[in-house]
Amino acid sequence: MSRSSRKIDILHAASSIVRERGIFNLTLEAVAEQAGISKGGLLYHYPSKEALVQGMVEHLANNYSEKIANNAEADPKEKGKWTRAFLDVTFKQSYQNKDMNAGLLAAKAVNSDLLDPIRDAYAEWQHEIEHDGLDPVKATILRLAIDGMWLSELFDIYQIEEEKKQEVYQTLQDWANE
Amino acid sequence: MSRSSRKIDILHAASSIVRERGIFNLTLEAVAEQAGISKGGLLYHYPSKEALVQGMVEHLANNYSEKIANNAEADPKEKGKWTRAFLDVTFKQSYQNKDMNAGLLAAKAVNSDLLDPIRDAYAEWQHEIEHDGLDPVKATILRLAIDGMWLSELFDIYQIEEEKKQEVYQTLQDWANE
DNA sequence: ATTACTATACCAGCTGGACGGTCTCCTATC
DNA sequence: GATAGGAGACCGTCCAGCTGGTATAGTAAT
Repeated sequence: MSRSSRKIDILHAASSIVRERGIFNLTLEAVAEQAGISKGGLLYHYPSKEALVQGMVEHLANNYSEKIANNAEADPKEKGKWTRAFLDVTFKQSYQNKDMNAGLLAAKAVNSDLLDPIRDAYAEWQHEIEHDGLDPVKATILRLAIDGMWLSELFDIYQIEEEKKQEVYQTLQDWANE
Repeated sequence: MSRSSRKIDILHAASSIVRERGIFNLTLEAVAEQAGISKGGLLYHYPSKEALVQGMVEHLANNYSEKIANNAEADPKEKGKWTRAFLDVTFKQSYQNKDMNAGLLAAKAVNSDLLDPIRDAYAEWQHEIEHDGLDPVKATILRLAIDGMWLSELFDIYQIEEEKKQEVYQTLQDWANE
């Protein structure tokens, strides 16, 4: 198996462990088993636990950034295109987001500095959203609402019913179209 | 020292460790030292690590619920009073929120079931907000935006400047007043 | 006598990481 | 075209160190 695809397999294994069994069960042995390789093999690809978590964060930040940039670029309407991209990618790619969440929790637990790739991405999105042709405060509230959706899902604190979620999505879309 | 105040001291000690040193450094010994008691003394009050984290979550859920209920009750205007209470308490009690965040992270790491007190509180707030006299979808978006603020602070992903934060707060207040 | 601790010692269990092998491929030389 | 060599991708074992929790003996105040 190629180096890069095996590395991504490992990241998925790590994410699923965090999601299903929690951070304290994110051990190198458990990740290796989940990925179907030995502990030594895992350490060949990621020489430490911190390197593994760093890989998780970088992978998801790149993935997410790329999708948003693509969406914004493909949008025929200039005004509000970044806000719409942020909205659409977050609402539609729910599976990817769950991976993202796992990376966030892992990085926060292991070493907060590992969140830097996410911080950089966020800073960029916020800048784009504020210079998107919409009212900056309203656009920021929109972004915060989208993040709030994540928080609910990340902590399973409050699951919004699918119907209400769609209504919220529709209303936010209307705002992003002015 | 009285039983209850010593127990709260311990919870604060545990919270500060999670905030400052991360979940993996939340050891019984570290909490005891931070609280200025022996490990045996800590285990006298909280017989296990799980009990300690449970105490953190329950404390913050009660604290937060109480404040929101008081605010809503004291509001002279009926329409939107729960939404305003949720908004004001979250924006103003920033120090308490940081304790809250630590409890969330700890519970998520140790055992997701420990988040139940928060889930119950959230379910109640959502119900009140939706029956507050405001448009339910808009009120829900408002709640999500407030939660999004937490997420930023919890993960230090993106710190909104104080000025923008106040503008957001002002706009959300306007919405909650219709 | 009970409550609320302190201080110290102890232990079984798990974990990260080190380390030394192994098994393909691919390439270069003879 | 055969053989050797080396790199890349992995395996499996070992171990020092830390952790949660238990246990015990004592103290000081109520």
